[in-house]
Amino acid sequence: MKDVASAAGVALKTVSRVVNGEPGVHPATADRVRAAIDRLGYSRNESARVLRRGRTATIGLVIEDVADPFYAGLSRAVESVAAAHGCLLLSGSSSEDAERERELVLTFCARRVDGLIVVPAGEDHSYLRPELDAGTPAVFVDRPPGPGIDVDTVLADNAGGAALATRHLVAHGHSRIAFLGDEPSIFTAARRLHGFRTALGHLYDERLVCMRSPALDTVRAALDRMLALDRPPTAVFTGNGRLTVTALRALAGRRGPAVVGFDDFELSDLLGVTVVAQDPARMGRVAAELLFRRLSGDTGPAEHPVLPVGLVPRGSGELPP
Amino acid sequence: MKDVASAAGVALKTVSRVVNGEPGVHPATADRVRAAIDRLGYSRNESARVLRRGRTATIGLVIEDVADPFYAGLSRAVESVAAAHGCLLLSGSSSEDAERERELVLTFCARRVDGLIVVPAGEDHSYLRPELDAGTPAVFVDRPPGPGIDVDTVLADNAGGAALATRHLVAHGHSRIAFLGDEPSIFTAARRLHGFRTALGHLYDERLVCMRSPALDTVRAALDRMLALDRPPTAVFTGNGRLTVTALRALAGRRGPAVVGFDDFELSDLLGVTVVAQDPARMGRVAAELLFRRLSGDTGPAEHPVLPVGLVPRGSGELPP
DNA sequence: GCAGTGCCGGACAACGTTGTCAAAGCACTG
DNA sequence: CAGTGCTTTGACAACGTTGTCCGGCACTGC
Repeated sequence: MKDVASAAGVALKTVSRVVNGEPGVHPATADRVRAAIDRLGYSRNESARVLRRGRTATIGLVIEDVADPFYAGLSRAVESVAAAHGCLLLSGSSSEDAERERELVLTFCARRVDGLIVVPAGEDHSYLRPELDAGTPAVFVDRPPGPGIDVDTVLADNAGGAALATRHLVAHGHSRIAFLGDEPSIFTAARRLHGFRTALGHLYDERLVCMRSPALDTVRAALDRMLALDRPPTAVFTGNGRLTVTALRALAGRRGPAVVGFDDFELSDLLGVTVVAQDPARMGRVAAELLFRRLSGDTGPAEHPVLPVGLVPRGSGELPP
Repeated sequence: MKDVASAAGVALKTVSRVVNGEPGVHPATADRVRAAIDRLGYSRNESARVLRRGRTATIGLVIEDVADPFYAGLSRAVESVAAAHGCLLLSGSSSEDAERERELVLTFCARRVDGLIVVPAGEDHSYLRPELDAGTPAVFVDRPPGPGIDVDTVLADNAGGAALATRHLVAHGHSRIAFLGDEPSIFTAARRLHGFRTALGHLYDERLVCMRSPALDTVRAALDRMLALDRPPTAVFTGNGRLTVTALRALAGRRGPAVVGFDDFELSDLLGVTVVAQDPARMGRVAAELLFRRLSGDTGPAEHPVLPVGLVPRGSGELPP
């Protein structure tokens, strides 16, 4: 900038004014400055600007894994909203590791992101307290923060969705329904199990429940075990997209129970699988918009919108006549 | 930092030393400083540090769309390598828009990212010249840069893969094979068409080729048109993952040609679709590692690794006897 | 007790920008 | 032609850190 200033024969501040489109610069002077900028290939140093102004025009996004279609869709929506506000996105995957989540969040904070959107992996977010107190807004998505942290959250109606699917199965004549969920420590997994259990009532059977992270081996073993029971399940409700896909794979090529899943997935329509669909893009959009409202000064009490989910019947839950 | 210094009763610089783990601080002093840091909830302002040191420990990634599984996988790999080098990732989706690509890249540069990984959407990258000259290394992935820009590139063997699939189909008795590709302006689409055409030789028929971006309507229309020909295709080779999925959807429920696709996709195994698989994670990893080699001082000539692709036969290309 | 040696702590400048404030230039009025 | 008000420009400090350099202090060996 100094070089541009001397090249154009003006003061530093005048260059700054031109670069920022501030009023009060004579058009001829501005042209001279712009010419010098082009000639020297100058571009403003954003780090210095950030240091001076205090706003980074960057938000931090911590998700579980970008490669998971659900979080990829969510990411994309957050990015779009951020772009519309002239913000960039620093993002990182926690891999369901609380320590990594904490590290990412704190690194983002050290870089003075303007705000945070977090899909938490851990249960304790007290490490966020100083940052929140310092005025960095955060929005939790898909899962709530640990106790004592009262921030905005955007959740889906997990229990309701699970109940919806369960009732659908029952209505179609199923009475032995298995549930495959992720680790019970994961909020969504627990909520969905809860919805399943509640909707199933007296039909609920502990032996038809398996809560483990989605690996083909474990899913296959669980299904084998359940199918070997006296009264095997006629339907399986899977607690997230990955489990649905894994279960379908485990059951491929054999006559097994019908599969109904939480989360929609690519080609579910072709495979005719009934699902409870949530809208990851909407979740990301709602969270990002909430964050930007906070950034523009909204200091109301924490909000906790719950997004609806919808049953998409595709036949897989219907018992053959 | 100033507050911490006065709280601990030491000079600013001493705090800096403690924070950076520099030697030459008495352990007792260091403890006092650390206590003050904890008490005040201080965290280093990374922007100021960047301004002073010149390195941001951030790399910029421009892809086409995070929500596309191919780029999501690539992103994840880049992120892993970056994390291993203590770097964060600024990422953005260009949506196949050259102007947006340019904007993202230049914004990243203004923020002084240490390096760039770009899946280019445009054809002209002369805007990158000043940045490259200024010493910001860039690696192009999946598609090469426009003319005159000689940087590292990591590409897949697009033509070879397409030829592989085509020969597979021919070997299984197909002589009327259609090709559905993305816009011909997209490098990979053009290369794959080229491989297809070359491998097909005299069997190539212009009427069985459609190069359009993957929308269900256009794909359906193209297929309908082809299937209405005198000698309709017995197989369709789709030029990328999205087109494969779209074609499968367009053909769902009717007796149509066999579908073989470029790019693997979730559940391709269950659907029994033969594909030419590339490894997005590997592509991302190779690109990121190349970038970090540049960042650690490797100034050798630009490298252009070409990653192999592999045919995964799953039956969909075989003519019924 | 004194010079020499090492270690530790601190003052200061610099990174590149922007906000504040004051001054200079100019046209216009009375 | 002085006075007024507006526009345009510039000098300076500050943002929070780190690199450089220097001074003070304790410790050693005589």
